Amino acid sequence: MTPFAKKVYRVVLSIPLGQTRTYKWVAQKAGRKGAYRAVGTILKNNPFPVIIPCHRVIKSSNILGGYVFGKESKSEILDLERRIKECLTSKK
DNA sequence: CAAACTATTCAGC
DNA sequence: GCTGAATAGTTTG
Repeated sequence: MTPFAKKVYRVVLSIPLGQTRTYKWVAQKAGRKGAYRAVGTILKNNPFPVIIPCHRVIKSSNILGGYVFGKESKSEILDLERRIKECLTSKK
């Protein structure tokens, strides 16, 4: 586990539901502005992919990157999280 | 420590 | 829009 990885995880975990963030964004938040590739490398080598919502991390603001379950699944997951967010925001 | 790899991004055509 | 090059960190030897 590297210090930079920790930062990356923290940032990724800080991403709200239904929201997507880019590798560049995460890298910048982690302290390494231009380390977008390092972020991807870490996420793919991350020890606990389950606790890391890597599906919220994408290439660009509209283009999904790679994912263990498949990039196509990301879109579905994001849509699902979107509903969860509505459920949480909904006073009910 | 150095080399190779990568789930990326930018520039050029 | 696609191809090629560059950057930055992780992992392996």
